Amino acid sequence: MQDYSPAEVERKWQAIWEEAKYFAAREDPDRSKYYVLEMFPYPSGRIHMGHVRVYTIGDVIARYMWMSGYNVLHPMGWDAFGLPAENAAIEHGTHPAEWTYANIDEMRDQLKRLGYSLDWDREFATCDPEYYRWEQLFFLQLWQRGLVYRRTAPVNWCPSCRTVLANEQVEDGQCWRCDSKVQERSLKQWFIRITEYAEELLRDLDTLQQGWPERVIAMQRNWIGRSEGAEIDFPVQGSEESIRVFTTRPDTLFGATFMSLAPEYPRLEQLLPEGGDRERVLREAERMREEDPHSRESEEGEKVGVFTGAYCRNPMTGESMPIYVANFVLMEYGTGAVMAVPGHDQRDFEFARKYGLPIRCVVRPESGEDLENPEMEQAYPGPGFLVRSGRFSDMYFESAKEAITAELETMGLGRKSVQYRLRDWNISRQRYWGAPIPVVYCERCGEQPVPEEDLPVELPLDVSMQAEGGASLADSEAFVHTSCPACGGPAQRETDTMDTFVESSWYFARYTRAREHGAPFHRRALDYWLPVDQYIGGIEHAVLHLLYARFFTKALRDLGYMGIDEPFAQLLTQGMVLKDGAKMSKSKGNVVDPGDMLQRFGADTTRLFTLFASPPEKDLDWNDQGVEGAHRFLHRMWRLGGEMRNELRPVGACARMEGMELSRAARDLRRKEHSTMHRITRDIEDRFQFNTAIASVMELVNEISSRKEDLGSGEGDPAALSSAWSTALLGLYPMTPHICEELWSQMGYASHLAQAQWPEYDPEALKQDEVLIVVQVNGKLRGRISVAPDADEEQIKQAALDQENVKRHLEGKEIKKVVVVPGKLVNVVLT
RNA sequence: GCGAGGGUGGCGGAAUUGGUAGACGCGCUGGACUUAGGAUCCAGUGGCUGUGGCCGUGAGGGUUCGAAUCCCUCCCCUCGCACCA
Repeated sequence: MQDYSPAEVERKWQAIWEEAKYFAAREDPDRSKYYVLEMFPYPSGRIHMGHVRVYTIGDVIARYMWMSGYNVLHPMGWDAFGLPAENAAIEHGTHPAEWTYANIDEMRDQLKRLGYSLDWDREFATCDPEYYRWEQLFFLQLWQRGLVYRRTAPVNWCPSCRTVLANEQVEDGQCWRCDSKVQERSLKQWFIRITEYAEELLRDLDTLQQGWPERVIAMQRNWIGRSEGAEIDFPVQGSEESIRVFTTRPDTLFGATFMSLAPEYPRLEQLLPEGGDRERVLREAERMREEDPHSRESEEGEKVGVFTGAYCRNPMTGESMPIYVANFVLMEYGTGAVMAVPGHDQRDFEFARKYGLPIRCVVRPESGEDLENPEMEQAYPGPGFLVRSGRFSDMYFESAKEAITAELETMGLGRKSVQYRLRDWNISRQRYWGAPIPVVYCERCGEQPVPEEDLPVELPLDVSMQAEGGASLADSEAFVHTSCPACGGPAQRETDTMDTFVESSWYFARYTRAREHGAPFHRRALDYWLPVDQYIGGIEHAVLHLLYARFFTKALRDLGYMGIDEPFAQLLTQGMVLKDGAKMSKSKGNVVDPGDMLQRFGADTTRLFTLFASPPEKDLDWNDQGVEGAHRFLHRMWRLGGEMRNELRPVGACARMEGMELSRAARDLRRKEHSTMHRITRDIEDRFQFNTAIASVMELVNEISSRKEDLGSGEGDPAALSSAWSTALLGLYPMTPHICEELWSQMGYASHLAQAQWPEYDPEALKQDEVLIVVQVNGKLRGRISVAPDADEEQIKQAALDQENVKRHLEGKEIKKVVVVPGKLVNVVLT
């Protein structure tokens, strides 16, 4: 018998599958489609274990769905623009394009060696002008619709990446990619108006509740941050001006005793009264603006303010309210001004304490007494009934919100309002290796869109990476200097490129007809395949890629390209791959290289271990001995297949065996076979629990291995053995396809597992000659009995009471009652 | 603080609607084969034990004939958000 040689087996079957084009998707309106997609990789060099895990999970689903009769689309491509290419190019003296395409070749080769059932005919890289030209088109069309604009804004600047970052890309004040501390700068930037879709992005999360993990939905909901409340205008005393605030608590208006403005408040200077300390106030505001934005925006930050000398009037009480500038008020949220209610807001409370401002409680807790006393330790933000609020007193706070807002509306000083935490998406990046923004600047005509027929605006490749700070589009004379599409005069091109998250916001749609020329999509193909039925990727994109892609889908729908509202019907977020309890990293020296695994154990073992060690959504701690265990199991399968070779016939998995005489051992084996098929189907289909699916195949293999010697007395016994082995191979095939194909073909099957049908188990086969019943006395296990499956409760009860050990426990005791659960257990309850 | 998810052997993890807790695997122990075993096979493996049993799913209470599972009160861990008015 030949030894198991993964390299040989895997090479052989990969060639066969590729030759037969088994995994090439073809649109077919008569068949149900299934689109399974894993987040495409950034071509950073080599595949890492995180890739292996996510693509293996996707591959099991894809192969399973193929076998279940679906028309499957399972494509792959490259998220190919990005900063690491520039850094590597600088370091190695090459060009980002060269580096990127070399990496793609390397990684494609590795993915192929892992045996994934991918449709390589649809592969593309986002750095190809044939791809990003459509993104430039979308940019122009969104601009036409007012969904793209350019403005000077404070931006998040990463000094190490030398570019700006979107809000989603700043984590804890640090760059999401390199962890550098983000600085604030003021730059003129292009924005996409994602806030226009805030409400829909929030509302449609409800439609994803079935298919998306709750925490991803929660994170997005949190990120969008919808607040309902009111806008209220506070007239400034001695002036025609008024200050507009946003508040979620209009019910506390009678308790508003002062006003807080953001240090960036644009009309601050006009508000300052003549004379007084104008200079000092402006200087203080300036200092607050220069505070570190991260610490300024954190709860622990010291609350600092300065009195402006100006007052406004509370529209309800008519009282004067001093106007302060306060460092904790953010210009980007609401109106940049906050009515301060120290009785019911902790920040205002602390501020009031610090500067000796009046604190007035206007909401009485439902159960407690009125809080009006100077001894209070903190603000009361909870529910209750209004007090000291004029004709609104005694009203429940929720109704008071409505009533006070309505009153303000009639006064012309307020209205209902909804605010979002979500900000517009800054897509300008001061980097070279990205998709150029299709805009030219003309001295006479200003910002001009590149005409659609002139797309793509190709990224010039003739730049040197060796310049100080790397390459920039500004370095390419030929690129920068152009003519104005409006007046024909001299003009300059935009030299920023687009955020690479733009490319990944629509790639899933391009796969539906990746070779389409002359248009971004082929509408019929797009309508057939979309949405993605199963999307798989890391949780780290919960509010990055996954939010942008949802937004883009809606925007492209409104541009007339798509007929769907949501791109990903089901989402699986796989856990991380750890080593010794920690994330793998070069600095820790705990990196496991998939290349080594492939070399030492082969693709099937690598796949088997990653699937078996942990369910998909949990973290997986890599364990070398576990890998060896997986390898050992495949060796065992190989040996077993060889040993049984002469007895096995291609009878099919879960073969029907009507009228065949089977020995008892064969009937037992057959029962195990069908219950295994039942379990695997359920584990894969309902819950993607590949670890338990594998465990049940292992049980079946164990059973075959230990039973095979007992078979032979029934005429159908050889067929039963063949069927059971076929079922084991077929059941394991989605996880370890190569070895299963090989052993399957060794059984004499002419067709391949890649084209096999997933069988249905036969409920008849599960029927047992006798069933095991557990007997408890007072809930404690005391014995086991075997009864006929059709035994009635009385018979079961009798058998239980006759059981030796049970009898012993009943001696001299009085039976109160006997609970009989047919097929399961008997519980004898004593008095 | 708010939101989500967890806590089960030495380890990774199982346990459909409440019904034999610990499937499967790793590790470990003993044995067989062997020049050898880090290969393979066989047996065992939650703890304690007087071998009858007793105790065991973060802690404590409850419901039930019966609870890892349901309810209540806590504790701990991981992740996300967090001065958003």
